[in-house]
Amino acid sequence: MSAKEQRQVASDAGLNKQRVVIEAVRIADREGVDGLSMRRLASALGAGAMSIYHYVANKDQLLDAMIDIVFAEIELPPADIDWQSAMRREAVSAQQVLARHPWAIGLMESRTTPGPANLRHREAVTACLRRAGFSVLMATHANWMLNSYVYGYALQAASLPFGTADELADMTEDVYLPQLPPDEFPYLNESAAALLADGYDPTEEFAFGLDLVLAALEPLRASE
Amino acid sequence: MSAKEQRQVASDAGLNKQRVVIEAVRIADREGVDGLSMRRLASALGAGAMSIYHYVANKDQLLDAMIDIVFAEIELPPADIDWQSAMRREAVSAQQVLARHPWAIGLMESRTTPGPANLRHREAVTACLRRAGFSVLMATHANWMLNSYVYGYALQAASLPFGTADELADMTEDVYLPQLPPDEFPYLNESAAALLADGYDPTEEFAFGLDLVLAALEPLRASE
DNA sequence: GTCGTACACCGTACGACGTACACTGTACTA
DNA sequence: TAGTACAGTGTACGTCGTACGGTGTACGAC
Repeated sequence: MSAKEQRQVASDAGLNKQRVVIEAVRIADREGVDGLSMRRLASALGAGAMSIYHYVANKDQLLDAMIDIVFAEIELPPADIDWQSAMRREAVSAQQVLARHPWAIGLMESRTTPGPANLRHREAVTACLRRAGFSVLMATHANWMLNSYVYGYALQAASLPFGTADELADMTEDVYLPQLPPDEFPYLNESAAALLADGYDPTEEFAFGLDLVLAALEPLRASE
Repeated sequence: MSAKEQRQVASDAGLNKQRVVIEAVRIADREGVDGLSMRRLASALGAGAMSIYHYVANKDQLLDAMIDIVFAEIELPPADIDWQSAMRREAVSAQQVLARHPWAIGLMESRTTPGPANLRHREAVTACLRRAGFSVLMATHANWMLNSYVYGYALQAASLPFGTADELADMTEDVYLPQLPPDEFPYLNESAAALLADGYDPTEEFAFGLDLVLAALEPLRASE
């Protein structure tokens, strides 16, 4: 066992970049990204605040690494099924991951350098589309569109303060409708009332739009 | 002139909520949302730091107000043209506004209570869709989809560190490609090379996907 | 003219933040 | 045994949001 390996084993008990970043993600999940401070993170790891700086250069780099962990959680499109099923799997997985880590969505805007998991992911998606018969240009279009839909959906979903259809119904009745004078907002009132009456479930919303996007992309493909 | 009106006039010279929020938006546009501090904002207004708190309860409420100003900048869908043209106008305007205020995109995730401009906007969009023959449910689907596409596109565009096709070409050649070993990322290399050779212009990307979304929504409409 | 009140505005201070810097202790090599 | 490398830390600085308790000025009432 080399000295380096021994050191590796020794550090299993102590800190390392993985453990630091994973704990940071855990804190952000529980308390939001505003609740994540270097001191807070360090104390959760049972370390002094400055110890963190042995594994990340600064907080910005920590956030970059956190984002890349999130990307790593997203399922890659399976290679052995038709492209629509593959991309549906990938998109659903992405949506679930972003729902688990809502802080990640808002963070993406400010981090411009993609991490390794992000790149691996892009490669796999591009491969899937190209093999399905999309030209380079059309694959680019499809990539933009699918990503736009998934991120945009996640962004909207994150800003909704409820998770289930029941909570939505309660919020609509108790919070939204009282804010909406019927003469000023006739259509929003109509919608709220109608959706409430029908027991509208926002959970199915993602799949609906996703299928529409996939179907819209199908004709862009040069079928083999 | 009543006392209240006089006070109103007097305050034209001093501070008021509008001026505070508008200056905050200006600072965020120039220096990013991280560059916006209460002290910085106050000094830009020629005031003491604590003066701001006479117009907004705290920084969170300031951010809410800033987001609502951004919404107010987005063009409403014109009522006198066909629904696709109207929604295209609205979406293009939204995309331009979000490109002007990229900090706003990341902020939306954390603010859950829509401001008045946001509500007015939703009302106008819903009205446009309902009048075009979409049912309440289908209008809801369309709303989710269009918003997802626009926000998601803006989010992706914001995280790209370039604005023009030339800058993209430079970045690709100098920054991206060197990071991508061809054996590990064959498809990304292929794409980069092909798009570079064809002078790919990302500016047209938004319209392409938007038209696809609008076309995909058309069949959901009960034509009159 | 005087006074009470309301309001716009601000100085100070507190605790928390990110992090520069200089320092420990320990494990290893020579 | 001395030297070196590195994991981890304590202290301190400047900045942040903002609670609290002011100050000055304009006003209507008398």
